[in-house]
Amino acid sequence: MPAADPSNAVIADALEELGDLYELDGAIIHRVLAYRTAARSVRDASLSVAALARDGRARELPGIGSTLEEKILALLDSGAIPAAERLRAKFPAGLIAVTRLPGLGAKRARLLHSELGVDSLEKLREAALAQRIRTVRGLGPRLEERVLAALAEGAGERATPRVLLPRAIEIGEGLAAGLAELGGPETHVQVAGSARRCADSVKDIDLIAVTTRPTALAKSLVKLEEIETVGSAGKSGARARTHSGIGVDLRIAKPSQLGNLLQHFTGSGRHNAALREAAVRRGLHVSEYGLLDDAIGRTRTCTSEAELYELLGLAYIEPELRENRGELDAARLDGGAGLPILIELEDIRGDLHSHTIASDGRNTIEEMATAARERGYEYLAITDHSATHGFGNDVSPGQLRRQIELVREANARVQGIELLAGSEVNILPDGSLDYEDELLGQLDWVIASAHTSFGTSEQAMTERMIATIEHPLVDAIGHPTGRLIERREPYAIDLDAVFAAAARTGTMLEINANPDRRDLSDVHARAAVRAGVTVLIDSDAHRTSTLANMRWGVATARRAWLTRENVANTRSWHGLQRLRKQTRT
DNA sequence: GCCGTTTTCGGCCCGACTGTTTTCAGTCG
Repeated sequence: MPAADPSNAVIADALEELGDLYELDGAIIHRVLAYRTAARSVRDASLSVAALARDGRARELPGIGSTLEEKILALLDSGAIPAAERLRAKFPAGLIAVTRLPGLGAKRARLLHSELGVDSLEKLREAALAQRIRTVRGLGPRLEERVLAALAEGAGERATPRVLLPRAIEIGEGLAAGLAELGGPETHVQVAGSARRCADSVKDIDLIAVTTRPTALAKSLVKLEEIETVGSAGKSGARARTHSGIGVDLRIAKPSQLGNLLQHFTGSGRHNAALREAAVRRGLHVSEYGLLDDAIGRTRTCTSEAELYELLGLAYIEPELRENRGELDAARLDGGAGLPILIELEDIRGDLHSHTIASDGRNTIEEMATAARERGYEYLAITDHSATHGFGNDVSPGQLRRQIELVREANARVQGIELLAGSEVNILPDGSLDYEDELLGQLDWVIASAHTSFGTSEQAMTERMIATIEHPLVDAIGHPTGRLIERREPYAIDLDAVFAAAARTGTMLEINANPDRRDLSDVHARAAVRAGVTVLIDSDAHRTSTLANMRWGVATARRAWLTRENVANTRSWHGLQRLRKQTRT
């Protein structure tokens, strides 16, 4: 049996490793960056890059040219890229780990390798302890200290911790409010960075402040109880760390430069780099302090981001879109395709995935209904787990029949919201469901999800999912890739084929708004809609309070460039009917 | 190594910080 094609993640890892190796080898940085750009492009691709490459279409991906196409094909054919094999012989694997330590990069790692024979973190530690690092020209005792401190903290052994978006926003907004209070009435503080872009997870918190007394504000950061340590604090800001180990970067702007600073510290880095490259072609140079115009030899500052984008000939770009995924081209005022009007939380009119005490939820039907009504929803689907869920939370066919009655009764009792009797039905390993069609047919709404057997092959998982999609009574697929952010990769599945099947059959695909999931992801949801799929956003609430998770799903949809029209549950329940699978009757 | 509203060749973003050094390379965001 031929080996399965490598996943996009595997190909991306290989390109990244090759970039690292070339960097160690002293290649010019642009060549190294080309590998990293390509790796990201591969990782983000929603369809199989291996299949694409075999079709001779790899160069359709941004950042992939003829050389990289060749290397990907070599990887597919022989399982390895010859250049990587050659360089691996030259630079031991442990050396790449050395470049990951703070204060060390490719140049210094290479120096340590050639001068001291360092080829691993352990050898590096020995060299630092024996004070041999300082014998290398250009390096000194401070670096030895830094290396030992970083190793003592476990750097290199585990990835730096990232917090999920809700926690990042909670911390960031807490710090911002605390600082605003300390700074007094003329002080405004807001969260920037990846938290403002609503990324899946966040490495550190960026805060942008405007105040009349900058140095005092920076120094006051230490007074906040969340803060453990503050580095040097001055009039431009301060760096700090919370007790939970999250870095905090406070930057203080003059009001006249707020737009420049906010734009710079909202990023992403890739968006900013591409923005500046495009600006240079117009004779403009963007920095966090202003916009240097070659034509007038003067730096212009902007009070708002909108003003900055306009000076660059661009429409305002929402933070969620600033990932260098085509937004700069689309935003061009002279002939860009235009940016979408992004969906907002207020556009959501109902929630089609929620749980009650019938399975693993914490609240009753009525409690969930009341809470949903308070959120302004017109409808709520009660979709408890199905007959094989296990964990003592499964709902037998008999119990589901009873649950349907209970939903109908609650619907009659609770005014101002329509309750729908539904189920989150388990997708069994063969793609069939764990209720009879006769019973499914009595439900108002059926969402099907995989909760078990994730370890099958890509082909098996794809066939399983498509079988479910083709089931006439399945309205939607829940959390379609099974990923858990920072904890579990998506299961192996050909999403391109899944999207095609969903579009063909009119089966909706969910953006599950649970902040641990956000599944489909931004990139996948965008590809799904491009493939003609109708997307819906569900909270998957297990208690009344988590109905509010809808917010994170909308954030993912916005990052996916989705408009209100792209999302089914921005319609009334009646209006949504014509988007449903037509085979259902 | 990629790419094209000056270009198919010659560029390819900007600034701060650090530590080591006498003017700057390397790293970082």
